[in-house]
Amino acid sequence: MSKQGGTEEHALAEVVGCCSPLAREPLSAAQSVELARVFKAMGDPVRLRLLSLIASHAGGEACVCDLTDVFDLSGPTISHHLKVLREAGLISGERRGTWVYYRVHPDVLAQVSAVLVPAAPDSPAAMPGDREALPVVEA
Amino acid sequence: MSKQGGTEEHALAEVVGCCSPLAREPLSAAQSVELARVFKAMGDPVRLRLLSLIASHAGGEACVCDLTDVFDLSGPTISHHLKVLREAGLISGERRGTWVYYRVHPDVLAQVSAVLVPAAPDSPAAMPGDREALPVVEA
DNA sequence: CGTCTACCTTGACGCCTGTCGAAGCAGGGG
DNA sequence: CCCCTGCTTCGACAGGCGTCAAGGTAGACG
Repeated sequence: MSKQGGTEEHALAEVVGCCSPLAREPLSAAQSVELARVFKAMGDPVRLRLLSLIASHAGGEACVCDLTDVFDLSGPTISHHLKVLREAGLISGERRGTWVYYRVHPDVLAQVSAVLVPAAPDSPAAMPGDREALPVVEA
Repeated sequence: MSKQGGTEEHALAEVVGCCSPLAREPLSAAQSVELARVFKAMGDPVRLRLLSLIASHAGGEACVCDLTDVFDLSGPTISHHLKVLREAGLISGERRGTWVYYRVHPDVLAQVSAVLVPAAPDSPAAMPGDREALPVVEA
């Protein structure tokens, strides 16, 4: 298989929009596929913890070396999970010198969160930025 | 709070609490396992669409016969997906006469949503009901 | 009673995925 | 220059998961 399929664009913002609550109207097939991609990425304890570790780390970014120590898993496995999160558009990584630093994309989390709540009464969580801000996956 | 002798206990409320944002502090191993269980259930396009169909249906509940027609899938497959959603605590079903009606548990959706948003400044979305209201899985 | 409909369970099959060891690439120091 | 560390990719293996056909259960209706 061709290696980098960076090819995949997940237009989460385009398909889901900024605010289409799950309970308001039925998701289309395309919408559900896009959303499920993100949920599936978060559907693993290790990845969920990685996401949390990165998000809660000082400075908003974490080095892979910090993440690896937390788990009883091999390096390649951690790398694999980071790749999955990256391809889901949840995080992105940057190499600085010897180390690679990852940071989360809060907009994506906010969008996913907004889809789940029934109405979002006056919720500010719905749209911190604009939907355009959705990161293109770099994989 | 052992629930009924059901199979799985998902103490989502117990482990996750009502408001522990992902980005505030790292998830514990137990928390990530519980949360991942819910996300994994939502990590399939068909299940996500089922959830949306039920949630957005008039009266807050939907008959299985309505759901089956939407997909090009066999009855057993739909039944399987409904079971997964049920065991994740996202929906519950009730038999009335010949038909079985499913309805969603909005509290669970709200809790999951609350975990994702970074801060939730004044968000009321966090807790519509009380955590005790978390549905017991009937599996 | 029998039968028909609606829904669930079982068993089987193929793909997808999490995991590892080994090997490869990128930089920093000797 | 060579090596050493950090991270990723490759190849392989076991287990999980989505799907269906066939068979089972619950209730309605005659």
